[in-house]
Amino acid sequence: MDLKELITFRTIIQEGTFSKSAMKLNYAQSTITNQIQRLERELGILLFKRGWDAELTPAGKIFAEEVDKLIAHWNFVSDQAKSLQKEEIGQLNIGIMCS
Amino acid sequence: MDLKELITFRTIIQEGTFSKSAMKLNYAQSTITNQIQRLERELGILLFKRGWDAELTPAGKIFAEEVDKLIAHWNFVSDQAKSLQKEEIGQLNIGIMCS
DNA sequence: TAAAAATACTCCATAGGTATTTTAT
DNA sequence: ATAAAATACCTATGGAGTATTTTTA
Repeated sequence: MDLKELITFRTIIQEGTFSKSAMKLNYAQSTITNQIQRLERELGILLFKRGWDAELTPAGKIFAEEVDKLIAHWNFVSDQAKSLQKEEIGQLNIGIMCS
Repeated sequence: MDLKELITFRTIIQEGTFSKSAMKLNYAQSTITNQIQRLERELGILLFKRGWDAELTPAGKIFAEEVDKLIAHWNFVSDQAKSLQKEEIGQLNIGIMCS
């Protein structure tokens, strides 16, 4: 269950097709198919009705509404931890300067 | 950036040591070390001061406070998608029963 | 010195790529 | 007929394990 699969899912919705999403994310087209099939297997749900354009299933729509928030939440958490790390480094540097 | 690394991180905090977390999650001890080192590398931060008990760094503490919410959020999203799928299957079954 | 984490390997699963076929418009 | 997705197959990366060494209380 990986963050990058969620990002791929979101990119497909933004771009409209698996292929365009592959271009955007610098993946092969089959890799997108793999990632979505993996995600569908992990979740146990079907996300897209397959066709020329990638149309969401009802379950896919629900998932899509939430996935943006989930990615944002994830980024928030990692950013917050990183920024605290930076503060510590800053404090350490000042300590060295004053010694 | 994987959900299972977050679960391992949380389990270490609950259990107190890497080794106990390994027992709980049915991993080898070195696998826990690997997962945490991987997570630290991905985040670019140090999570634990290593010792007999796994003590959190300041950055690790911040991360810990948020990680519970993130896991809960993840579960909420996947559960919601799954439950909708079930409703659809339910409706489909009724359809079959009536035909 | 003893309990825990890190390291050094080994192995295998799987993520990702290429080429092709199948599907839907 | 054609654009897109799925499939079959292959490769390589890296996740997980075993055995050992290094830490630290």
